[in-house]
Amino acid sequence: MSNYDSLNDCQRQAVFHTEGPLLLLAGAGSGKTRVLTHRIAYLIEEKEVNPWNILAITFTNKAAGEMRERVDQIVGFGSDGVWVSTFHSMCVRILRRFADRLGYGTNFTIYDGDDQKTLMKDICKRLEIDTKVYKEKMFLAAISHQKDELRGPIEYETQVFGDFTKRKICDVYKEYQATLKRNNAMDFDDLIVKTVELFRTCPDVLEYYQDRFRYIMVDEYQDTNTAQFKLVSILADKYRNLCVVGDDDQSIYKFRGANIENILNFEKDFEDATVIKLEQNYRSTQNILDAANGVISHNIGRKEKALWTENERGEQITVRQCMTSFEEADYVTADIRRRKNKGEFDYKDCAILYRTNAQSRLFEEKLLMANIPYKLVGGINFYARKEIKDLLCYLKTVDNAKDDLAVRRIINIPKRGIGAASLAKVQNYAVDRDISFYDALKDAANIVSLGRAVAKIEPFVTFIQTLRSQAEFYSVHELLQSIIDMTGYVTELQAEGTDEAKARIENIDELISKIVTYEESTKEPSLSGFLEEVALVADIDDQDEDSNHVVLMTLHSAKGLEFPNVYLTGLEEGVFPGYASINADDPDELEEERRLCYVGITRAMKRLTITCAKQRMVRGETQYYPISRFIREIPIRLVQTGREQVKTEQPAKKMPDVHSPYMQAKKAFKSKAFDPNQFRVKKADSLDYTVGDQVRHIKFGVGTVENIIDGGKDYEVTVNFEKVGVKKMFAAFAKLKKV
DNA sequence: AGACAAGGTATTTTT
DNA sequence: TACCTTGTCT
Repeated sequence: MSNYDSLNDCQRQAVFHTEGPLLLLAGAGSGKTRVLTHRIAYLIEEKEVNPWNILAITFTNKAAGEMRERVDQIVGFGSDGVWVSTFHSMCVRILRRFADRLGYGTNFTIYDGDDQKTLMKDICKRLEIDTKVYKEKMFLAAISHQKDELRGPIEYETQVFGDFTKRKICDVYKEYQATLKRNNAMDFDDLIVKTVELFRTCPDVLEYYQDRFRYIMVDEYQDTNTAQFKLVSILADKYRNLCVVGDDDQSIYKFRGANIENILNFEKDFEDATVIKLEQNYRSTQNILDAANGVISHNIGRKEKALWTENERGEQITVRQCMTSFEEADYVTADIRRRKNKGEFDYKDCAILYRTNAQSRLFEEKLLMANIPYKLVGGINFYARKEIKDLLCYLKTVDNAKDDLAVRRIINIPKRGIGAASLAKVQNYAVDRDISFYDALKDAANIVSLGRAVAKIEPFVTFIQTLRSQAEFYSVHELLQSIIDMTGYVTELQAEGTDEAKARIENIDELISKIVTYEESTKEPSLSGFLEEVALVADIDDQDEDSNHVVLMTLHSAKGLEFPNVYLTGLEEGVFPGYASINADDPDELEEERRLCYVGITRAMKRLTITCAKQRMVRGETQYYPISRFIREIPIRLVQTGREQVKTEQPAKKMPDVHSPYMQAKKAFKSKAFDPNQFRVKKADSLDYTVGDQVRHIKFGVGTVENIIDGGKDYEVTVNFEKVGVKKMFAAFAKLKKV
C-alpha cells in the first residue's frame, strides 16, 4: 500500500488527476518519478484499473529500469502487468507482432548506428556518389531528420523542387529505405515511424492497442520528437488519459530531433488539458539551486518557473580554474580522496561530469593512479565493441540470414581468404536474382565468375548450416560457445597475448554471462529473444548498487540521476559551451548548452564543484580556453574559489614565474573573482608587434602576424606560421616575440 | 589476398 | 592524438 500523505499538494493533485489529459511541468528534483509511480499505484489500488491497461514510457533503458523497480516496490503484487518501457522497446514489441502488415518479416533486425553507416557507405557506392563531396553522415542525419518529422521518401520528394542536394538526399533516402526493407531491417527511427504507420494503416491494430493502453504516461516529455508525439497522441486518442511529464529547462536533445514545441503543442492538441506545476525541489541545497537558477535565467525562450526548496543553504559552490586539464583531473581526484578519507563522502556519492566523452580519459588515468574505483558510463557501447559485434553477427546470421550486413561482417572473420572482389560478385548475383546475400552464398557453385573462391565460400556456408541445426537443440550460450570453439576466436586472441586482447576476452566472457543471465531470467529464452533484447540496450546496465565507485559520465547521460557530490568539469568557452554552439547562427544552440549546464548543476545534492582549465589538449594540440560564460552567470555570493592549492601527485617541476601570464591570470582570478570584468588574463597595455611583423612562438616557430583584434580582455592575434599555418591565439598566453 | 605504412581527418551530445 | 581509409608491396 502506498502512502499518499508523503506527497505535497501539487504532487497529490497530479496523482489523483487520472482522467483526461494532464501536463505536468516538473522542475529538476521535484519528485516527478515519485509522482508517476504513485500515480500508477493509485490507478491500480484506488481506481481498480487493471495493471494491464497502464503504459509508462521513458526515454532511456536506465530510466525504465528504475521506474520498473519503483513501481514493483510500491505496487507490489500484480505490478508486472504494467508496461514500463522506452519508446523504442515498446515499438519493437508491437512490431514483432504486426510488422508483417507492413511487408516486413516479424523477425526483422534492428540496425544500430554502425550498421547504418556501413549500409550508407554501400549505398553511396551503388549510386556512385562521391563521399568526399557528400558525407555519409550528412545523408544519415538528413534522413533521420525526415523520419523525426514522419516524412518518408515520397513525402520528402514533394519538397525537393530543383534543389540539387535535396534531390541527392531524396535518391539516397529511397535507396536506403528500400535496402532496409530488402534486408528485413529497421533503424532506430524506423521503429517509431513504422509503428505510427502501422497504426495509421491498420485500424484494427490501433484499436487493439488503444483499448489496451487506457492510461498512458510519458516521462521526459521535453525530449520527444514529432514522431513520438504523434505515436502517443494516436494511442491516447480514444480514452484521452494521457499524462506527460516534462521540463522545458531540461530539454537537451534538440540535436536528435526533440521538439520543445511538443509541450506547447500538447496544450493545443488537448485543449482541455490540465496543467500542474511541480516547483518544490527536494534534491539540492539552496545554494546549488540558486546557482542553477542563475544560469538558466539567462535563457530567453523558456517558461518562467520558480524552483524553491526547504533544504538548508548548504556549502558554497567551489569553482576552480586550473592551469591545465591534467591539473584539473588531479584536483578532482585529490578532492575526492580527501573527502573520502575525511568520511564526508563515499566514492559512490561522487560523480564527475563532462561535456564530451573524450574528456573522460584524463580522469580515468588519474583515478587509476590514485587507486580510486570508478565506473565509466556510456562511451563505447559494450555491444558496439568489435569482438562483441562479431560474435553477435554470427548469432544474427544463424537466427536470420536475411540480414546481409551481419553475414558480410563475419564472412571473413576469422580470415577465410574471401576478398572484396569475390564479395562483389556474390553481391551482384544476389541483386540480379533479388535474393539475399546469404542465399547467394549458398548458390556459390552456380556463380561462374567466382572461380576458385567457391572452394573458400562453401565451407563457410556449411559451417553456418551446422550451427543452424545446432541452434535447435542448443541453448543460446551453448551455441555461442560452439561458435567460439569452431572459429577459434578466443584462441586467436590468446595467441596475441596483448593487454588489449585480454580485455577482449574478458568482454567475451562478459557476453557469455549476460546470455546465461538472460536465459535464467526469461521464461522462454530464445536466440531471437536475446538478440532483440540486446539491440536496444545502450550500455551495460550492471548497476552494481553494492559496489562503491566514483561515476564518470557525460552531462547527457547524467540526466535523471542525482549525486551528493558532483564535479562539473571542463567549463571553458569553446568546450562547454562547445565551439560549435558559440558560432552557430541559431542562438538556441547556446541555450541548449545552457540547459545542459542547468541539468549538470541540478544533479548535485549537497556539494558542487566546478572546474575548468586554461590549457587543454584537444586533438593532440594544446589549446587555450577562457572561462565559460556559464560560470560567470552564477551569482558570486554562492561561490568560493578555494585559495589553498591542493596537493597533486607530482610535485611542481619548477617554481612558476610570478610574471608569467599564468600567475598574473591567477592573481586576477583570486583577487576579484566573479566580477565578470575581472575574468581576464592581464592584457598587455600594448603589444610590441603589429600586423605584418614576423614573430616567434615557442611551439609553432616563426610566422607573420596577419591580424590583431582587441577583444577587450585580451588581444586576439592571428598568425600565419611557416610550418603549421594560420592560428588564432591570445596575446597574453601565446608569448609571441618579435623577430 | 593480406599485411603494413602513410596520410588524412575528426569531436558534441544517444535510442 | 588516435582512428580510419587508402595505397603499396609481398
